[in-house]
Amino acid sequence: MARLPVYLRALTALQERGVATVSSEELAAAAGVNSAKLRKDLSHLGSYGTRGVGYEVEYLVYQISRELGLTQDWVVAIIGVGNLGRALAGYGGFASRGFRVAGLLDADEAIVGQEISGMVVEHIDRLEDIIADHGVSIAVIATPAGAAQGVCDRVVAAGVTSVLNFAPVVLSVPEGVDVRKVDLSIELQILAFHEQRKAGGPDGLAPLQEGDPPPGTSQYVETVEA
Amino acid sequence: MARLPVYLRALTALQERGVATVSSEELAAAAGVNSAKLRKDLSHLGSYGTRGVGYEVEYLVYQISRELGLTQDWVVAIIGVGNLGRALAGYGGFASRGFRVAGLLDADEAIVGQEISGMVVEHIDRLEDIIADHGVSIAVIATPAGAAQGVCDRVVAAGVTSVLNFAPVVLSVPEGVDVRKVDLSIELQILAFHEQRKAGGPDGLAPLQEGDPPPGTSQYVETVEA
DNA sequence: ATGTGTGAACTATTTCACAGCC
DNA sequence: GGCTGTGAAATAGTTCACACAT
Repeated sequence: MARLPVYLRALTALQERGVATVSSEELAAAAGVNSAKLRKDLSHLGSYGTRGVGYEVEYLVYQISRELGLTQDWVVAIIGVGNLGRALAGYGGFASRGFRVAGLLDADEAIVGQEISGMVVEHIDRLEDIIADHGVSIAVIATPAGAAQGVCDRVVAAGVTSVLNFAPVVLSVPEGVDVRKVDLSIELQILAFHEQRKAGGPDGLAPLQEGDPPPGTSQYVETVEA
Repeated sequence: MARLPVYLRALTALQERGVATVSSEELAAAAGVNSAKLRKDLSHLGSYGTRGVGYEVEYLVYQISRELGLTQDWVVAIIGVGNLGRALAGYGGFASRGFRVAGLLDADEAIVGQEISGMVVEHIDRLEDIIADHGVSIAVIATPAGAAQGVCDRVVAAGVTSVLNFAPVVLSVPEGVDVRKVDLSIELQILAFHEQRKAGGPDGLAPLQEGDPPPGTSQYVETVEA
């Protein structure tokens, strides 16, 4: 149910505009999905609509929040305080949805001790302490690619079972641990792919030529900073 | 084909380690997918493997890059230079994959003129000029939610047909324009959902109670800063 | 022997279309 | 009359399993 957060966002926007009731058609349009899909999704949570009328916005917001577990607070730690870690630390959308940042951690001595968004950056050595003391249940990894697996192993060993990974690597974790991955450059690559298709007409690429040359060296060298 | 960038990443990592050849099994493991799926995906690009041997890393890197359109340069503009815009401007993974940042733009006079990652922030008024002058084909929107649709309309009017949106809104665009959306808080919400399921046993939530109270006011108020 | 490429089986997801309730 | 909830149909995506090339 990866679409529930999108519905929730659309609903809170309606709520702010003082709308009391929506039809599946309207809400689906706001969320950018098909209305039948929306109804099926919502029907999985229970029968919260009224036939002939629609859904009561307030009530649906509450039910989806409950389903998503947003009626309780989740404690997160952000590991890696580069540009991205800073952006995450200052991101208002976390606090407002019940996500509390318990700590910012980094290995770089020059960054440790700095104050970012009202929090003092801690040394990565304190990782296990912070997880235990604050009851961290979600770790956000925003380190360089090379450090990510090591950090991941440590947070998992310390009992964290949900990881949001911004480093451009596939993390391996034991059974029972959830990892979600956000990769900024992958999103751009997907856009480039579609853009190319448009430019090249309906068929896109030229078909593979027999003598298509394998390049001597690749220009696609990895630079890894999440 | 949203998985091609992941394969490409795994392949370049192998390439750096000097590996000349991979089997579908090995590459699938590195990319975190099933090997049959990987073979099927690759077979869509053409027959680039050798039976009994595997895939030549160098050659496959080239073919996937070509398919994704990474053998040409793409010009991007980043609109909104808050924390996230800064992180994106400094993100090394763009330049290394053929994405060239042509401009950083913001509406805030206090930010305009600042130098970020070697670029001077331009005023949003210059948006159309910059798009035309540099041939921008991808716009990255990292503005607050309220400004996103307006910015989107302007870039589309200026001829951009691919948008990467970090603002927490569903953008509406004309036919033929691609939008991809990255929403940091949605990823966390999905993790929270799974985390809750683990904690609550296989059945997760308590079943809906008859007298389940609709809340008087919602605590889920939108704060919008992408 | 080994490992790709792929038809066929299976599973999941999306959409249709309409009965049933307001 | 209008709109939800949902079986059934259609579509998409995944995995199996093996023929066939090297």
